[in-house]
Amino acid sequence: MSKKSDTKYAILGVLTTGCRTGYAIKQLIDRSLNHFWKISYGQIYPVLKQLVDEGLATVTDSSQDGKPDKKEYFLTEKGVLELQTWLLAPIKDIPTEKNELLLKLFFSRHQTNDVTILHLNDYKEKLQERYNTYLNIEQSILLYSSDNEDAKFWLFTLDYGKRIAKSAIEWCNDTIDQLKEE
Amino acid sequence: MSKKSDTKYAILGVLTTGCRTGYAIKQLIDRSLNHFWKISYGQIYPVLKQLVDEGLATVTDSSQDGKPDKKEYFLTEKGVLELQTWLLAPIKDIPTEKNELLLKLFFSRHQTNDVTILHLNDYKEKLQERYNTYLNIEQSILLYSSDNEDAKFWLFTLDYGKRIAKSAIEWCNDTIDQLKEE
DNA sequence: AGCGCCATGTAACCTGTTACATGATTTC
DNA sequence: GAAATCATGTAACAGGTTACATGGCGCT
Repeated sequence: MSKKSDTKYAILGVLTTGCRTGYAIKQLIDRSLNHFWKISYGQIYPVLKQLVDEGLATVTDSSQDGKPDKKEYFLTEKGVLELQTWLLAPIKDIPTEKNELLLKLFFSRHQTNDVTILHLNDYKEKLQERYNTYLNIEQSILLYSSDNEDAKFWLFTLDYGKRIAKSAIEWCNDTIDQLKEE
Repeated sequence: MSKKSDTKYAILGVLTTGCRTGYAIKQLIDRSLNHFWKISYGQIYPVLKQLVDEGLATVTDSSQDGKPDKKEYFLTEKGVLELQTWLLAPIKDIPTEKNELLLKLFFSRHQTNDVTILHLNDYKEKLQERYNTYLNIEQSILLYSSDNEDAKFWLFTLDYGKRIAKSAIEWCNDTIDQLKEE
């Protein structure tokens, strides 16, 4: 089993949601998968080309309708099959995120508690922002896409994000309290 | 502000804990920082060389005491200062982990619920394993290092790991329940 | 004799980011 | 006419992993 990246499958999946152009793919991922997946144009365009080469997608080059150049991609049957094969495959290891805050905290005896508390507050604020973003995405899915077959699963991933963020915020509060007690 | 990696500071920090060799650094990171930091020899040895070049550490090449070649690294004053400067600097953005399970879940309308539930169970088991690992590390810190000045901060990072894992396990259970209701 | 652990190191490779180049259309 | 948005693409770079090469010590 090769250790290939899942970026290809992320794009394959997004192509089933109605996104057709590289630009639209980037937008959807930034807006809806942002809490567990990131991507750059430097990856998207080469992968799209590769998908066509492998017969997983077709492309229509439409520079006709007065608008700027635009390439629209469509999954082939083989492409859908490839996506389903990947969905069936067992997940590899759970990811280990590199966390700068925890790294600093680990070595914080070399720093005053004041500074450590500042970092924790900073982190907490960022988590709260993220939490609010999740709430906003959740609302827009419930308002505009509740009829969408995908919606249920999108809400599951959002729920994950919300819960993790909430726990992390609580941990920040408790850790700050413990540092202040001294 | 450059977007340099924090790997250098991870190593700088570990050198304050009594680890002296590249091998020992790898071991400590694998055993104690594993839930938020990973590293390979391919990074460690070049960085150690770089630290000496920058005057942040000194090295003693001890092939004398019957044992195999061994290089021991010691932080210089400049090295400690560099670590403290980094500890003082505000944290950059919170990390976004790439999560294969969530990616699959996001596109799971193309798959049967049975398979999705299998993946969620698989993930849950991995999280439980990880949780138990945290408990073991916690016990060994409490038993052998509770007098260590670092211990307090190490336990904070473990607490973070435990809480996140616990929330994620609960989310798995709830999501599985919702999928089974149908 | 073989295995596991201690110990160092590098080269090839993969993945992904950033910066840059280009240009049309829409909105203010 | 300026700015934002839509749209495609690449080259250079940074970061990190993997596989490989090397070798001694201690135990069974």
